[in-house]
Amino acid sequence: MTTPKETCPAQALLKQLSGKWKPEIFRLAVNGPLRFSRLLREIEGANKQTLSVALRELEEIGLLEKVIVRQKPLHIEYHLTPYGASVVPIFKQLERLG
Amino acid sequence: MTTPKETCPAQALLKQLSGKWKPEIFRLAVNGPLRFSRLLREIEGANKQTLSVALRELEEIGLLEKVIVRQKPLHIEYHLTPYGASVVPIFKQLERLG
DNA sequence: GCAATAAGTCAGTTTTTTATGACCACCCCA
DNA sequence: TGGGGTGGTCATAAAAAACTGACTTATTGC
Repeated sequence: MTTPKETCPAQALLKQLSGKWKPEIFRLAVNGPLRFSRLLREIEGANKQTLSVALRELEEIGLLEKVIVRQKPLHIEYHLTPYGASVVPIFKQLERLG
Repeated sequence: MTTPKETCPAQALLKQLSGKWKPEIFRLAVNGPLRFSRLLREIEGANKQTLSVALRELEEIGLLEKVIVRQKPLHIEYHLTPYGASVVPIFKQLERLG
């Protein structure tokens, strides 16, 4: 399709960040690792499916890292990556302006 | 219900900025006033309807201002407001990180 | 007067996102 | 041995966003 007019560079990232619950997930992630069931309990109105997809997508683009913790209660943690941390200021700015 | 967990403050603005063509519109708006038909011609793949809705929404939240220019060829211009200008750095950051 | 341009609107369809509820596999504990 | 927690998937349904093409109203240039 000959890349007629390369789409705005901000567009893609913006879209990836703007899915349902994603900003919320981010806000919680800065305070430490996330766990699926805790998110489900703490984010009112969230549903498994959407949350699961959001986490996977954030992981796929490298903002979160999924860590399997092989300990007493075997569980999974989602950690903010350095790249993930680098977008936090954007959310901060959005909060200030919103 | 005792503000169980107020929704993320960044969420709303983020969503408003992330509609189709909106970042593109913004990118063009920083270079001067926009006109509908020019946008339609310059943004490949854009369609009237979506563009029209995007412009209206950006205007409604105060990022753009619609100006009727009563001159030789009577036309309409969309200008970036100060509030609109204040979100430009966010797009800049998104571009850098994206 | 006639066609073109500008700036849209409208109804209807398609595509994308979100939500629902059922289900699954693994551990852990008594 | 069976009940609960954790971390999901799957098929489907509903809701939101985007696209299409036809149509409109008002100017303007010839």
